[in-house]
Amino acid sequence: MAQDIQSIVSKLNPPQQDAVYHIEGPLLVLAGAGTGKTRVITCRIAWMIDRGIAPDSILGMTFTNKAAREMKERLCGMIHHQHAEKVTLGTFHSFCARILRREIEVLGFTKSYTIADEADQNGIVKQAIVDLGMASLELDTERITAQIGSWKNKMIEPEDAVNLDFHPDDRVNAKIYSRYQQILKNQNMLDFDDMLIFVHKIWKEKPEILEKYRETYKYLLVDEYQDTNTIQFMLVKMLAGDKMNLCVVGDDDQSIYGWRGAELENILNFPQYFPGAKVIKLEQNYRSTNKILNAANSVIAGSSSRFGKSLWSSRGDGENIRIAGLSNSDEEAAYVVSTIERIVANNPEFNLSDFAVLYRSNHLSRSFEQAFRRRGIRPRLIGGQEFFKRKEVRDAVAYLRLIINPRDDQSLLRIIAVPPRGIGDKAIDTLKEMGKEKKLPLSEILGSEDYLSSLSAAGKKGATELSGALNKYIERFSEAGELMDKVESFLEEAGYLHGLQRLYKNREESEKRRDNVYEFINYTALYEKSKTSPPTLTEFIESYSLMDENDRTEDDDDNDMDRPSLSTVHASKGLEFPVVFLVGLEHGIFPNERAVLENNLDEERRLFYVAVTRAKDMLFITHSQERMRYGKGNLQRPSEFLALLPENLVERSEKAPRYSRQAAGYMSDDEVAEALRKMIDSI
DNA sequence: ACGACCCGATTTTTT
DNA sequence: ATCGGGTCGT
Repeated sequence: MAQDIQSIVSKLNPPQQDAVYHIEGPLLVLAGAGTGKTRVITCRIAWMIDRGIAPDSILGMTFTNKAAREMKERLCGMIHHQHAEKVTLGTFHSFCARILRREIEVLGFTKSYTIADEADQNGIVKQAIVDLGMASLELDTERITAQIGSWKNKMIEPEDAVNLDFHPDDRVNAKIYSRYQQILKNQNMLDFDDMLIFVHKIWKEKPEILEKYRETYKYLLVDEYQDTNTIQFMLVKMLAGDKMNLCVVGDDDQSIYGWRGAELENILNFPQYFPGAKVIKLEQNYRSTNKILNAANSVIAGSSSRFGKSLWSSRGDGENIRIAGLSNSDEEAAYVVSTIERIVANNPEFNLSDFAVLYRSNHLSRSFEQAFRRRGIRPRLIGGQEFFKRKEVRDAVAYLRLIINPRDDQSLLRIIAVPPRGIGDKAIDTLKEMGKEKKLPLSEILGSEDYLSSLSAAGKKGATELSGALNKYIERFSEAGELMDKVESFLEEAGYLHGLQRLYKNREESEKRRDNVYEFINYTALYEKSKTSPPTLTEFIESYSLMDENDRTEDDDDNDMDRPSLSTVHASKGLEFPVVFLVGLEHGIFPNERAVLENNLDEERRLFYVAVTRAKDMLFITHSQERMRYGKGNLQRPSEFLALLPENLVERSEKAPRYSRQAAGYMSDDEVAEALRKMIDSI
């Protein structure tokens, strides 16, 4: 074993080896796109363990479950399973969930708390507005939810927000924020941000608890460090303590989550925040041809505030980048699909899975999905909305959440009229009234004599049934295991499965919904099978809440089939494809209109950089002259970003207009912003 | 109470 | 084009 690791490490390039061998003290690895980041991380962990460091003292934090899973798999390939299993690898949120499961009671919550998703958050904001007697129609709940989120990201508590009040609107929002937080607590709920904030709070208020975790996790590793927000930074800093055995890996040039609170400063100032930090740059790229890398380098070169890296590879020049302008989105899609078919036909070494279509925003996927299907190809959608899949499954989840946390009013309100059971708006109002009066959770009111007697005959029946099913299954679920059977019969007895057929009009639709719910029910069995000991419903729901859409839809039957990928650029980070089609390169789309208006072009440009660096061998870029926007045709202009590509690396099809080099010039961000604003104004 | 219909906003990106 | 939210008729 020992020789194995040694020989694996010896195959790494010198900076990679430096990163592996640096164990004690702060380390920043600036890993450019395609420079073998994951390899370095896993080798480093393997090396540490090989040197005698206890595997269970190593904690690795990632942003997605998928990244954690991949890392664990790779690690298993390098070291003994028993060792690999002991390393803690997970997302920030799952790590915090693990801590809260043990410690949350000091904050006045119970361990059966549930996690509020965006829908819940909006509902709670609405509730808060009503509670405060404000005019709910005047206020944009989603905006307020976002504002609350950004306050939380910056660790601004409600009291702080109230005192900030530099903006008149903020004062109102701060009050709502404060009430919002109360409602969550009453309902024994946390939102995603709270999970991190509360761990921070616990550590701050109870140093002995922090000490315990410091004792356990002596070596920290954070992946995608450029995406960390303020809370995450604080958590890392606290846990690292004075020893600062902390290795962070990331790429400032690939920071694309600023809108979600990520602080680029975290990575840029790492050497200041962690004195004595060693900084290692990985610049040798093992993915792309040099033409693609040169294009990428010049895309990012003009970006302000960055460490500055320059990618190179020993893979040779490769092909030019192709830019094609099409007249409308259908033609664009047809062009992409036929080009893919042509390449596959002429080059037997290419499979459909070698191709990816990347776009700025999800709604662009439509025309490509259709074009592929027309040719009998089923594309793989990465992180799509799949809204059809969601609603009914989320309803089912709401039913289950109510079981584990009967105080979760949000879930009760979600399902109380799904399906209709004789309880309408009026009866729901009474329910809320009584809840407020008696200060009891709505699920308790639901079965109370007082409430029942206020209802119609139908309502009484519906409420009794629902309440009865809840109580019965709260009991049954208190024992772990056999999730699938219990879930199915609960959903049946609660009237949900039966109601589904009535709920959706045509047969086709209702059957699809039903199938989706059953897929979910089956999933509970899969989950149970994957566990060594029988899981509780609470465990299942927690893990389900912390998954993203990909995790939930992934291991479908034909996962390994030969299919091209469709993905947003965001969701494509970390992936690579021999041939990439970057579509919809039009201004207002990429760069996105809102980013232009809000002057976030730096981040938008980094996003473009991420897109370009996904390609290994060939990169096609398309734009369309016309595109449907909000159901209406719209004239589109090619994106300014096209001018960032060096002319000598580009080949254009007939229709693609050449971009004036002078407009490209050096492109300071202010100039780009100005130019884009003018263009938008002139439309 | 509930379903059918109309209207208006909506399109970033997601743990 | 498609969703939720609101209104209206049964």
